[in-house]
Amino acid sequence: MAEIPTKYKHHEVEDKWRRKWEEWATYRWDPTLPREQTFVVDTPPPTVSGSLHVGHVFSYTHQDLIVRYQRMIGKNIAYPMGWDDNGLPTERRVQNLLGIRCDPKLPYDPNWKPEKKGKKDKSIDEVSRRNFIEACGVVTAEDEKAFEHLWRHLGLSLDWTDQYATIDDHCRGISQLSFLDLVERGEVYNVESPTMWDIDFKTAVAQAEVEDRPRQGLFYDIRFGVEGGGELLIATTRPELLGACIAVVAHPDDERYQPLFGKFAVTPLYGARVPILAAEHADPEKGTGILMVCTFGDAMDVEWWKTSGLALKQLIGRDGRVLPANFGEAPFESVDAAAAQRAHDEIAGLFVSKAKKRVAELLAEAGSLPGWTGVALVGDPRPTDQMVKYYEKGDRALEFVPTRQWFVRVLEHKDELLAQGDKIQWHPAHMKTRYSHWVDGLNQDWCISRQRYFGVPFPVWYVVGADGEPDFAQPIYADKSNLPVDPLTDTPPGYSDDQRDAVGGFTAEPDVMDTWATSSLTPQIQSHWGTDDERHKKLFPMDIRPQAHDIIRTWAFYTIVKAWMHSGEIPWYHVVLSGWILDPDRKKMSKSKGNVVTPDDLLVEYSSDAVRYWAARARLGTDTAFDPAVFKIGKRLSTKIFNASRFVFMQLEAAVGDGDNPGVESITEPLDLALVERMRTVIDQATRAFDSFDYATALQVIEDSFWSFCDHYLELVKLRSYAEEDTPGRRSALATLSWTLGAFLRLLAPFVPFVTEEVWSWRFADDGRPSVHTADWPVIAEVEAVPHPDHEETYQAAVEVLTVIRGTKTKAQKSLRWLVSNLEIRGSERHREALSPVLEDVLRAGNVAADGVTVSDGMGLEGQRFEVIVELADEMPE
RNA sequence: AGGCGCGUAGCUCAGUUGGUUAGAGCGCAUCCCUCACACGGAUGAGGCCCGCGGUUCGAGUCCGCGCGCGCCUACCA
Repeated sequence: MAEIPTKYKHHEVEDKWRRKWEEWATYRWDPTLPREQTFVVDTPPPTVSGSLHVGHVFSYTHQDLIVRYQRMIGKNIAYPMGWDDNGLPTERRVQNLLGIRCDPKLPYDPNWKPEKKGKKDKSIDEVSRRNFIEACGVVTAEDEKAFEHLWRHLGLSLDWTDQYATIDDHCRGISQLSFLDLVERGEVYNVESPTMWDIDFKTAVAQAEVEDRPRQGLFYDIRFGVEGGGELLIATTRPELLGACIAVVAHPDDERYQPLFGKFAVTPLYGARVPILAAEHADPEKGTGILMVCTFGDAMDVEWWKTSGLALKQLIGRDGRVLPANFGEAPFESVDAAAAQRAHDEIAGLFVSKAKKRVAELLAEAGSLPGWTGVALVGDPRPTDQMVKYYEKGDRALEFVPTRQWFVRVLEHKDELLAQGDKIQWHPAHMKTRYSHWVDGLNQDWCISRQRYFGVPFPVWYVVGADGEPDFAQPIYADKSNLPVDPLTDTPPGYSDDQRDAVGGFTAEPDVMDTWATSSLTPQIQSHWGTDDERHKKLFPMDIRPQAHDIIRTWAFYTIVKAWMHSGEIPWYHVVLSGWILDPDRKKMSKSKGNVVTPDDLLVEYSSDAVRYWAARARLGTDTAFDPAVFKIGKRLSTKIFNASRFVFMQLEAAVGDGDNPGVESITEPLDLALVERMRTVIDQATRAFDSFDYATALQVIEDSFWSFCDHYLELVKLRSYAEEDTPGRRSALATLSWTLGAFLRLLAPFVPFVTEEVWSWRFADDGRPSVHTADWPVIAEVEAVPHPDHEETYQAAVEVLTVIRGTKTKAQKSLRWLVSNLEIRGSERHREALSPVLEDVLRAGNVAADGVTVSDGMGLEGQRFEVIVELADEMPE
């Protein structure tokens, strides 16, 4: 047996066990075992963006608690680590960190090496796509190390031999395989269509990545002419799109405008003839009840335009600037082309915000309406609160820009996708509603193409037509057996590389996939879908998907989509959702708010066990305020475990030395039987809680009973176990201490893996199974041989009397060891019977004079079992 | 504007299918260095369970209506 230190030093202990676990391969998945014995976790691959905060620690601990329990009930755990290192966050981070931008037209420079610039160096270097991707690789490798260090520090029981990165060959291959499979199934298509577009990132974005932000906008009231006489007043927040106006619409039932339907309006400044039409989406209550439709001011415009058959007048470019246009030529016809051109030239090349102001100025000038002498702008612009769509990572509002994009068909599968959601168990259950709402509310297919550089390329080329342009109707797909490919450097099947970009040859699809197109495949990535059937069958569908609730509409949704499309299955049986960490003002902790607490200092100050304890107290789906007080409680628990264990081990060592711990068959004393009985309940409750992923309830039950064990049982049993001769009473005490502590260590192991492992190693570990984390989760059958106590309330009766004795001493300001000269206990027959078998233990613990005790018939006080009268000795003998 | 969740001690949170006098920890107060532990321990004071109605013998718990908070959808005329 090892030397037991007198103080618990968490740094040393944690370091030791981190190394041991690695050496022992404690957390390794065994690929030879069948699916039924396996518990598979779809570990969230964190976005490798260099920022770590306590939110990460929080949710990853939740997974680990569940995993550690499953491991102890005998499951073979598949708990890999993935890294989400492709996509925009990485690109952006690399750009900022290294001061580079990607220009795909540049040739690769083999001598270029990524280097961090000084903080004051704001210069930007243009590099080729391949150089850029290499730079991303270097930066993410560093970030991944930081994450790995944190995870290991925290004691996550990940299998570090099983890792993937979403940009690695394996993941690119699976992503491309998925794409090709969807092509074969007809679930993917590419089309040129107005798409939500971020003007800074210069890429299309999907519905799920869009958020509405409140903005203070201005309503401009603008006069439009009506052909044949009269005029209209249009209220708009986007006067800069006046040149893109294709129609004016009002509600079909709106009597004010019914006479105008079928006529034409004439726009100010631009002099465009546009039809006045009825449209259901026009709200008579809003603005003037009549509005202009532009290409494109908002999603409604897009939808309406698609069914209108009217020409497209695109005036916003991919960079967010107003495009030039030739007025007088289709589709920019004008009753006064020269005036229109003059007006438009004023704003062409400006960003939207500037163009808006300039157009407003022009509208305020006399003669802004062709053929009119009046001014088009009526009154001052009126402030209005509007909600504007932004890319969630973007800083400027999205525009609708017609571009060619790849889409996955989801709109036509809503019913099936809802049904898939019903087959999955959500924890907490009400989170399923969020999924259902999201699916219900879908209004666009999933746009999976991004006009970026760092991502998984589409395995696609196009035939180059006689006009030298790609023929998008003739895509050439990569061979499935030959993935991954990069169409920019690889040659499509049946072609040679000298045909690249040549007439009659091929050209590469330059886009990369949405990062979710890859991370939606984390189960398949892990199971090696399509490349290793045997492994796939052992890992898919998975048991749990742990994640935060804010990405139900993205990660959970897309993963369900892919699993359903590829194999008609659900990707996992359970989704377990962690809440958020809130700062003390109850705001979500996030990098952008600057209220982030970094976890490293907490781990050092309070210990990994203490931080895990804090996370474990939060129930699934519940947001939790960041509260350092909870770390302290966790630390106190660890210390208590250490000290209580020291006590037990000192007793055991004194009695049996290095010999075997006494077995449960020696447990005979009534107090000990009562404790074992309580442990049966604890085991039962904790097990049931863990079986439904409710680690927080399990912790509460275990922790409460552990403190009771320390505060009451240990005090009651102490003197019996101190006895120097080998009596049945002492043997029973030692056997109970040994078994109960062993059970507690196992029950607590998922929560506080370091201190429990340390203590376990002193006396419980055996050579075959050295770790508490691979020991068996406690079961009631272990104490089958231990009889039930005669009275249900024995333990509580003992605690009650002892509490009164302690209270009396405390109120008298005496030490707890002070002698009780007289003790009178009055209670009912039932209660006296419950107490009597353990009275001796109580008297010893309370230091009651043997000849001063009377127990008599009576009634308890105020809901108590007993009336206890305590008389303290005048002086403490000796 | 709809939907979901929440509102319990100064703070952080438990409160199973409605059932005696509503719990824990932190914090606070007072005391105790007793051979596991002062990185302790004992004891104690703190509650109109958001409000108003209703169902019931009985409501923190169920129903309705409010109020407040968070989130998810929707909303650029």
